[in-house]
Amino acid sequence: MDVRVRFAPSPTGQIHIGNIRTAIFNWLYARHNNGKFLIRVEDTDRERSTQEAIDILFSELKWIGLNYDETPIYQSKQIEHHREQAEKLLDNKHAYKFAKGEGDEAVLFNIPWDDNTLKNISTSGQIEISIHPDIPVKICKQGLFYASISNKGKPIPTEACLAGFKDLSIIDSNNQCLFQINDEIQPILNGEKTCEIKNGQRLRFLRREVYFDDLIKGRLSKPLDSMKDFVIVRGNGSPVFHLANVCDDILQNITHIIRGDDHIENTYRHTLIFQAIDAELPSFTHIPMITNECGKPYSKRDGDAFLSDLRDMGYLPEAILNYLTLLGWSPDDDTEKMGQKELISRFTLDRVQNSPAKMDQKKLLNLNGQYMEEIPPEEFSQHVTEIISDQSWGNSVDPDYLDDVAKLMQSRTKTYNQVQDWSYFFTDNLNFDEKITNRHLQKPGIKEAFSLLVTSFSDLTFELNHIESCILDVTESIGVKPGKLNLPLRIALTGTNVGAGIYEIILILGKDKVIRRLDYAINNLT
RNA sequence: GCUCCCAUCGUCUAGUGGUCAGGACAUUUGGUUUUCAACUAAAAAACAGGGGUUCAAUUCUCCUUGGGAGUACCA
Repeated sequence: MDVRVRFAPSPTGQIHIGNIRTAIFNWLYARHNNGKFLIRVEDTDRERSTQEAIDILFSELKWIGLNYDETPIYQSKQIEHHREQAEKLLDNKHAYKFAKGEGDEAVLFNIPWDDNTLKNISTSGQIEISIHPDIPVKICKQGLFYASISNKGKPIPTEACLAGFKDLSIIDSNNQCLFQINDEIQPILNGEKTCEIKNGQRLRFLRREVYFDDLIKGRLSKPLDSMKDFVIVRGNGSPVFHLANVCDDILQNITHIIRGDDHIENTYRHTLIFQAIDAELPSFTHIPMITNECGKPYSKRDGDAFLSDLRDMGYLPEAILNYLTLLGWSPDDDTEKMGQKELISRFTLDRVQNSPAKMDQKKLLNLNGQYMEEIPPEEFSQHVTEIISDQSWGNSVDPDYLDDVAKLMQSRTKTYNQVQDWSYFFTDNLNFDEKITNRHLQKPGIKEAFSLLVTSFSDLTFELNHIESCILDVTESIGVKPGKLNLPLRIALTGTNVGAGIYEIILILGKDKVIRRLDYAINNLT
């Protein structure tokens, strides 16, 4: 069977790092297996879903390079279909109607008493749990209501589905059986009878579990007595996530569901719904979540939680794709830098980690630098042009001049955002740091040296070796060690104490700018 | 409270019933360089704790601790 996976975000704003990583794993799995990667927009939350968010979703997918197959479907357009499925579930007793308080009747999924109707339910043996004798046990179609006992001996109201208590006996303090569910089960299941048993001390029953096989975590199971019948259609008629999600996965013929492990609890429920609808169960894979730099789950309050934040910081989509894939997955050797093609050919789910991963921007930055290095110079220069055109100093620059600057700077640029610090190539308005200038320029001899340089430069043919020897001559003539003039010179010409080689910078800046800036420094800074 | 998931250097990870527990980022120290970056050589750095199985446990198992999730007429 062909692999069909899906990415099913709810469009309520920006795309989360964790979400996009889930999308990436789905996409890689599909591409690796020559399958289909589908999009489903889960826009049933009308209050929070916006068209703007939907637009963002598609543009972000495109930006990071996740192409999808087939026409995306919108969950909001499937509501009728969901309701039909709910009707069917009602018809074959897998669901029932129930009103909480005085509201409208909602539809609840009926976790089945009879385990022959559903697969994926196993028996794990007879167990006993203690209950608080002061609180009567109430048993009805909706489930079992009782009180467990806290550490301090106080009652804790607890409720669970009926199906969790196969062969239930309620035992009192004299070890007498007060109640046996098998005697009463039919009328209870039909909703015709409610039992209330006082003075119970222990519940003895056959524990049953719902299970599924996770591709990376193995078999996962959960006791039915820790679950409740749950709402699948609200009192107002709108389908709930659990139903909608399952129906749409069936509709889209999804074969593999790959999602965050925060969905494990949902999957137990979904497993039941799939089978109640009589659909084939897809295979499930739960991938670990990504946490922020503090090790906490990403929330919207964290800075840099969104894909767009990373883009705004100047990271390249290739680097993000590469880095995010490495968060929770590794190939079978030490390779780290992998492009789209290589990731696709090497990606398999069995090499996915099963513990959560912390986001480390420093590593992303390093990887981004590796990708920046490989950008063809023309492309780099082109992109730089776009970036600096937003700057007051960068909107009308000579293309050839910019090419030279870009060529000089590319190897030391780790993100495109660093380009914003290049203003000194284009404007004489330098951002001097008073501390630095005072320290390096207000020293004896600097003024004289700069004056000498202005004189020598004005007659010089601007070539790299001439510039270098000229500066060395001046340095020597004022009795300073070779190279000691470079830093003051750099500061006077660029305003900063770091950057590319100063001789190259001087060459690119050209005679006019250099002399102008030296004059300024002589008069104002030394 | 109950249920579920998780646990190797600071971080991402590799790995195995017997390994000097490997790599990358970050860190520190040298080299190179006119500064920075790059490059280069090196250093420091981990199997959460406690039982059990075993000749042997980081690896299998149990418990504890810690982290996370669910326990909604949110998705």
